[in-house]
Amino acid sequence: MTGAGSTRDHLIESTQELLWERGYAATSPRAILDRAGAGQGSMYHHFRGKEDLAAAAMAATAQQLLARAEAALTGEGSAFERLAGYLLRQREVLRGCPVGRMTGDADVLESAVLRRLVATTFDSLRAHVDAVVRAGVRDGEFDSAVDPAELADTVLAVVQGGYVLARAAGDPAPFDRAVRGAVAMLDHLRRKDTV
Amino acid sequence: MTGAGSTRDHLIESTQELLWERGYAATSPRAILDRAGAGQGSMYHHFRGKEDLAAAAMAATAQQLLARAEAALTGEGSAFERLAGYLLRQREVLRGCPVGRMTGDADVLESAVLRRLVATTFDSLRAHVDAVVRAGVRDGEFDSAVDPAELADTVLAVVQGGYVLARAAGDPAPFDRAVRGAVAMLDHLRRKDTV
DNA sequence: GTCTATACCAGGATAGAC
DNA sequence: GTCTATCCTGGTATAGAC
Repeated sequence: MTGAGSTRDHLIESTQELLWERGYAATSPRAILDRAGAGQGSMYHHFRGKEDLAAAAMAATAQQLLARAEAALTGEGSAFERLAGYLLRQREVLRGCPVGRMTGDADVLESAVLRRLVATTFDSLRAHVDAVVRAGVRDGEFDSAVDPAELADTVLAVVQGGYVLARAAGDPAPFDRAVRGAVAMLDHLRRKDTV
Repeated sequence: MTGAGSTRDHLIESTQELLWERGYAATSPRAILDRAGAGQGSMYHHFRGKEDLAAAAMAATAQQLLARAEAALTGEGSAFERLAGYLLRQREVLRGCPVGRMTGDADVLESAVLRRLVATTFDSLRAHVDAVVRAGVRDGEFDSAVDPAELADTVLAVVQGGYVLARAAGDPAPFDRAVRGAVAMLDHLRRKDTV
């Protein structure tokens, strides 16, 4: 948090990129160092090792991701509009979710620190979506039978699963279909007399 | 396809397990050999290498997965009931999807053979779900405004994303909430005059 | 058809010079 | 604070005996 552009910052940025591209286990310190243009010594001076550096990188990634999600979910419009906006938001679909991706990496799940970072990121995300759904039910916009906790996880799952389908196909189309289908279903939850 | 219990079969089974547990990149030939109780020579006699063996294992896994999905989706009941049955089916949630998991493994996506196996598996799965949705629309069970292609991918995405959320949390609960939320939304798509 | 021995390269961390 | 040299381990593949 001192000044941007330091070697330490370069290391974190390079790690963020590589974690997204290759995952944790498949990212070697050497690859990070090469990309950051630094030597071994710098990394082990600023961080205790690969895991420590990855934790710093993941924390930064999570913060950026949550900031963008919050912007989409707390903007203007009805609950439906905000959820639809979040689902339909432009994404780099084929790169996948930089956080969700980590759940496929056994080494991440075996690291207490990294695992916790992934878990808390999704907890925060879930809380944001949940709040929007609850507001929609409270205001009578959605059918009162809607279970906010369930719907919040459904919305998150559609996005995460959309990434999986798109990467499996090597094509963003399945992601786009999945989120559009979800938006269509959300539309059916609205009390038609209200809108 | 000769007789079960051969060294070759043991190798494939061990690889299937390890791919599910650890992924492709993180699974070493040595680990496979240890689990199968075989030596290096056996593997390189029956297969050209790690990639070739993994392809055989993934093909077997895909076949088993598709068989089970097909059973749930082509059983008795209305379209809604079959989709709900598929979504709510008991799963080993924290292990994740043995096929979807592979999309997080860069080495898999970089292998033409393995990538193709993942892609075609989801294509088949999508076709099954799509057929059920189309039947539901055709029979007037679902609102005619439903786009079958979109809804099919939404259903697949909820399952795949549910795995991601559950593994992130280290708890099957998010998966269960996600699928229940999806079922509740599917229920709202039904033309109430028909049921 | 299966085994062991070996080769070669890369991952991750440390030591010590500058 | 950063560099290079070095160390040890394990991944993947091959060779050749049985």
